[in-house]
Amino acid sequence: MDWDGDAVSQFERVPRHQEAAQQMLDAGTAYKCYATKEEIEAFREQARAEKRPPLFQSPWRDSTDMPDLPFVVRLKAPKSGETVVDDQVQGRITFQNETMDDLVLLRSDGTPTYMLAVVVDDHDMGVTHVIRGDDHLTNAARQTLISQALGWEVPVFAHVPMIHGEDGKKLSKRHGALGVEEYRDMGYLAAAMRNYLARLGWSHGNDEFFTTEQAIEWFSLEPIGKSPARFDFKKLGNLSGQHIRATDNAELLEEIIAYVAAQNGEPFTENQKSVFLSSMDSLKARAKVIPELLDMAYFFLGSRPFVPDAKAAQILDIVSRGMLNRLTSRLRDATWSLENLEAEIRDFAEGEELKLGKVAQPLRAALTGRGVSPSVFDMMVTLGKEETLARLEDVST
RNA sequence: GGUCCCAUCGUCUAGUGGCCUAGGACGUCGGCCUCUCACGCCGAUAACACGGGUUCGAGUCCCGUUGGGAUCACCA
Repeated sequence: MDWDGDAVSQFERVPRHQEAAQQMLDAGTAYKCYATKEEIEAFREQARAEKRPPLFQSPWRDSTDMPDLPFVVRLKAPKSGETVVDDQVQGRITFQNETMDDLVLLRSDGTPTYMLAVVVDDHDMGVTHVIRGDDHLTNAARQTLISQALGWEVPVFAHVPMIHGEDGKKLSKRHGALGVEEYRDMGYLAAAMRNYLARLGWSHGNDEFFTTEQAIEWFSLEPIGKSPARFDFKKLGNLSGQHIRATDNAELLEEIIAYVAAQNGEPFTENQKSVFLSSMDSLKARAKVIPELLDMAYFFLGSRPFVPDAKAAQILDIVSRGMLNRLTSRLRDATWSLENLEAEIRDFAEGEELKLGKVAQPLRAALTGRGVSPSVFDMMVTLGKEETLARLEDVST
């Protein structure tokens, strides 16, 4: 994420917030309230019992008494009329002022509340547009009131819908809400993440796949929808795969290196890096996330002996091993090029009266110890003659 | 519960009164390709929540119902 200017610490601006509160006190748009928490609680209890809205009505609102007691500073909000939030996403939203209470601006210990602090900070920083989740929609009305009490221009608001979990329930710590670093740890490309998230609730016609540059160029508030979207890992995965395929090899290798470093993995040797680069094309098509890329790279990242997994062991039966032995001796004299190896093995299969797959699968199992991998011909070229033959000999015994 | 907001395929969405027999993408299901897994390609599946209006004409406008969501602190 990029931003302009320096980060501002809200905590360090407490004196400025207090100054703003004093300004409102002087202007008569705020007042000192000496009510205790108990009194407020009692008021609310009674209001609830009488089925009135439990909005606290402070008896100190119009009082001129100034007892020597702890107090909070409250906004003297208008009791009638309405407050309009002209939201760029949600439209024109009207709140009746009688439904809003006199919110606390300064706590009894003199510290500012969030509501006051954001208004003052945004104003001082020259913030023109406030774009945030629609859980802040009602806060927009309150902040509008504070801005007006201070005599300041109200910023442009835009409240974008929230994102729900795959089951449609709201996201929470306990329920699927993950920080961006967790998606990074799962190996999704950042560009894919931006693409996917941008597409959630926002659209640019039928464009599904786009770069960050395109997103920046195309973005505007107007096409943002108003209803919450569900998070869909399947689609994220598909998009991530597309981004992996669209990223050039050198750049992708940098992403992989950064990923491995973040996971505290063993750094690659120079040789591994160069093999990675030359194999990248065949790796790319097979992965949606970086760990899958790493997994497919196992045939050159791992080292002998390659103990067969269950699937490979099943493929490498006694018959296959015998066949592999005959193939191995033939390969000793083979010219090591992609075209020639393919021709050589096809010819061998024909001589054995086997379909290519019947030769390629055991070969794959021998070379990688697995049932799934990139193309055997590609791997043989990448591995080179010596290593290939050594791996074949490993399984022949 | 009060206040506010929302509602098109399973999911993300296009759609701004006639171009909609509702389009795209993901998913799913078939098929092709094929040395495995993928990738790629072809095809299929599937939606305007419901009920009233307004209008010559409604997915598009209005009202209601239902269903979702947000918020109601001396938290941020």
